[in-house]
Amino acid sequence: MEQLREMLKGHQLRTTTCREDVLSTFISKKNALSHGDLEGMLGENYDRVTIYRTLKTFLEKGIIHKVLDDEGLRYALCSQSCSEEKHQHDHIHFKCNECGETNCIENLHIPAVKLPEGYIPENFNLLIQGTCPKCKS
Amino acid sequence: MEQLREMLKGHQLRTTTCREDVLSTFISKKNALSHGDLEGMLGENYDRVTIYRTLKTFLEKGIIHKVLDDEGLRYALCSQSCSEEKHQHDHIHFKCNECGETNCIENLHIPAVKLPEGYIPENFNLLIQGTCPKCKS
DNA sequence: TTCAACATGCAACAGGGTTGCAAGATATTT
DNA sequence: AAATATCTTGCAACCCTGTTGCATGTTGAA
Repeated sequence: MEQLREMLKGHQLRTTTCREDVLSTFISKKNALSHGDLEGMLGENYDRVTIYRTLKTFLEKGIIHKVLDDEGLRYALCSQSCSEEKHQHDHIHFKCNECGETNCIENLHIPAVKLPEGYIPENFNLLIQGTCPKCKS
Repeated sequence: MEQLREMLKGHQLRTTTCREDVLSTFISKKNALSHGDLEGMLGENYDRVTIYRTLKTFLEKGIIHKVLDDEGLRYALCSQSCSEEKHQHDHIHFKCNECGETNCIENLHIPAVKLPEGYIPENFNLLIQGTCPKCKS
């Protein structure tokens, strides 16, 4: 509770119940969430648009980041030190084809890639699809 | 022309003008295309739905594959040997933040990644964003 | 407590993507 | 070359995602 307020304040955001709920949902569920997921969980309390705007705000402030998979867009908490100015997300996302969950794999960075002449990379995004530990029989 | 018919036949597809046009667009443009791109180029000749269905068919037959970036979904030609049963796409996509184009980088594979215990990977998808050779000033 | 700045809800809209169905085109057989 | 079964297309309708404008409600700071 108080923790949430601190997190929001730390990013110069006013504390509202919607922001607290969205943030605490991200913290309790650990996998990446789509807008639809959040709407399903919180939609009776808040307008769709408010949830969209909350996600947008969190994105801009560096609280969450985008996670892409073949089904669409999701969001996940930024591990620690992202800010409005600087995002560092060279980590790996794993999507399980059985349960459908997408997770960030922490502590594992994308290996270096030698691009052909002339390409200037800025951002890396590696998605691995397969079967997660929970679902392997 | 005749080439296109052969490609379609090779995948057990009837030759129709829409399929020929979509296929030849993918061949001439070399970057990944969204449905919207194709609709912009061919939309006066074919219904939106037909283009969607053409893309879906090509996907299923292994003629094209999905390319993800932060803006959404695009499609690109499969380099060679994909079939309905087996896709192999462990290659790299590069999206230029200047011109917005996304391209497959051929001849460059994703380096091996050691996943934690229990994860069984099947598919890799690496998106690199940055500036492409054409746009670097 | 007051007030400016910010957040929310509502309505309305644009775009992406899908489905059902009737009409049209394709490849094949005769 | 005509007939037929099968596949494709176009149309209409629909759902989901995401956005914008505006009036109303809340927040935090003075």
